Amino acid sequence: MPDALTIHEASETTGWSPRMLRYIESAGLVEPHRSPSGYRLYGPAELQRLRTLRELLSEHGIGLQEVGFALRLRRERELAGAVEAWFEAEPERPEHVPATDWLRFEQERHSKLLAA
Amino acid sequence: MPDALTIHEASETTGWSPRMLRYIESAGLVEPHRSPSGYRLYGPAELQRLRTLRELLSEHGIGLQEVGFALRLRRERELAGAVEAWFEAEPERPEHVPATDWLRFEQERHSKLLAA
DNA sequence: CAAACCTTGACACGCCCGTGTTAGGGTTAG
DNA sequence: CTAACCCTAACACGGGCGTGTCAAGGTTTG
Repeated sequence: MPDALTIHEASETTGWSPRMLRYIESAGLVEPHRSPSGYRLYGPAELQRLRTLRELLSEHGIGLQEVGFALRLRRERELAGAVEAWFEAEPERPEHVPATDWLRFEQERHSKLLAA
Repeated sequence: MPDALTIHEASETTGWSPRMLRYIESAGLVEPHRSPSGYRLYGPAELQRLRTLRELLSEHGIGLQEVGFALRLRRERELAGAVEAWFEAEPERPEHVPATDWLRFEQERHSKLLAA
């Protein structure tokens, strides 16, 4: 037992289903290394990351997609720059209470996630 | 004609449908001011922003949702910090070619958008 | 060698996003 | 005053996300 768990074992200690572990990997968020025969092997660091990921999502009401986008933002500098530039060119409206619809949506989503 | 367009006029010069202009507003991305009776009024800055938004989306294969999330990232410092912290705790794997599935997905999406 | 794992690939399904459209009702301009 | 706008709210719908499940086949272990 060389300090690494198979996908099924990792599933049990992290709460993510094996299916989701593969999905999370395909999103580039947590990528285990592989045994010579191709089995996924999750080390302590990956396991910790998977647990933290769960908190990150539920505490802020975001999804894997959002975290995936954040990943793109830090990998693709051009993308980050373009987004930054777009926000920078903000018109007047210096201080204001942000879009009610949007926030209500996000809050509801958050509440639902917490309730589940 | 005091240097501000109604939603229908703005629609014509930006290419966004009136429906989408309202949707974009609800996402907090471009918020026109209002006439005393509640009509949306788009000034030059907002019009420019709407056109740039279109480019931002198509050039990087992202959606309004992603830009909305970027907005949250810069408005909610706690969220930005949490995401940052999660990425910071990255395990080994110093240099590597990122998740093929994910990238292929993003690229296909991008291509589709360009083709459309 | 058989049971219990693992792999990738695909189908299925509920929910949300992006969008159009319609309904019911105010506002503005000729 | 009527036509042509505008508003919000809601239904509709195709496509993608998050997730389960199954199929067909390789690996590990007792």
